Amino acid sequence: MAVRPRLTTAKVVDAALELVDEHGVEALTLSAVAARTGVATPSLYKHIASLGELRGHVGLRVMEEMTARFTGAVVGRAGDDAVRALMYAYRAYMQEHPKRYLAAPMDPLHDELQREAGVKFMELILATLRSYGLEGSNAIHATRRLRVIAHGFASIESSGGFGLPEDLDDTYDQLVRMYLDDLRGQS
Amino acid sequence: MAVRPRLTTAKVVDAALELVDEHGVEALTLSAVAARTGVATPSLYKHIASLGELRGHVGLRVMEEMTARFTGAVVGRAGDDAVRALMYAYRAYMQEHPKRYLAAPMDPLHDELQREAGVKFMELILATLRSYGLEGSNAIHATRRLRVIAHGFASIESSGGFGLPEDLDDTYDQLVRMYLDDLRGQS
DNA sequence: GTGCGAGGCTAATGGCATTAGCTTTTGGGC
DNA sequence: GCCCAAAAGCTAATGCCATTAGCCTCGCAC
Repeated sequence: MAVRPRLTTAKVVDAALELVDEHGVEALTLSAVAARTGVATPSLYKHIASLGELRGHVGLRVMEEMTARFTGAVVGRAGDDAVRALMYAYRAYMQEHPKRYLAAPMDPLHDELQREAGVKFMELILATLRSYGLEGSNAIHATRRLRVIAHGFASIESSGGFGLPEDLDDTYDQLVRMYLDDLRGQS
Repeated sequence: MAVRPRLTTAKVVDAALELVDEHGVEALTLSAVAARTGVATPSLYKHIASLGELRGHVGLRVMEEMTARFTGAVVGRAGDDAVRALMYAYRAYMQEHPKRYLAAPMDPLHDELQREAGVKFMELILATLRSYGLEGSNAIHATRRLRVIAHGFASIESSGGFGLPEDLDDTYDQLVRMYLDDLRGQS
């Protein structure tokens, strides 16, 4: 057996995610991670290459976590039912981890480390839309529209950007309905 | 007359915006601003209270700039025409200043400095939707839906988040059409 | 039991924001 | 034209952070 390390990359990322959840992405600092894992700051470099790489790992985790949760929400459903499940699961994830959500990478396809997870995420949305029988580019545009709505809403809500008292559930319901009406080709 | 300073808060913010445009928000650093304005770093504190406050000023500028541009795009128009003008102006602003766009505050209403500009921005959207005769909360929800779409798309595009080759103009056209169809269908 | 490599440590460097306290400049009052 | 108060600049110092270099140690493989 190999030497059992007290610390592993996975544990470092765990600590990083806790910090992000508690104090936001801007508080993700190597010295804070070191303090939390009970190690001196430079020791972290045995498990990660840099702060930037750690951020990449954190983003990857968030993306994988979202894909897993949304997959669970969507399986066994089709059509509007599946789309609704996906979109409400998206918002629910953001509400459970508002700060963590903001650590999700916006452009996973351009990052070597995150690319695979990004593709899986996209394929999940594409699969969710399968029963609408969209062809080629139309399917891509439909996934983009969904992402724009889900991410647009989530990023504003998680930043506390909706300043007025009107019910956010209502706004999101309207957005989901709008997206579905559009998908069905209503006008 | 008061003493004429070589530097003013406005000039400091100008330099900060240039830095943001060139290298992104994360490159907005007091020493970089000092270098650009030809001054020692601590001298900046005669014009701003802290890096955080400077970020606030930058966000305020962006918000004011957007409101001014969008106002120009919308005046003299009504109904779908006005909404289209607003939404296309929104994307055009982001395309001209992709990095600067990301410095726009997500929650201006919660910031003392930015509150007034945030209210004006919101009132512009409300005014743009005036001719649809939306009442009370319905008007708020409609502005939120518009913001979700415009900001969702802009934030993803400005981050290079659309990884596939499909035409982004098409996607945005579809989103605008979807929003308008939904607006008309309401009542 | 020895050796070696993984994983920990301390020390040092350099960038950054921020504060304290000094100096210089400038425009208005005389 | 001269003086001065305050505005606006400066240098020095502090403390936090990431990162690098180089050393120590311990446990498994042999």
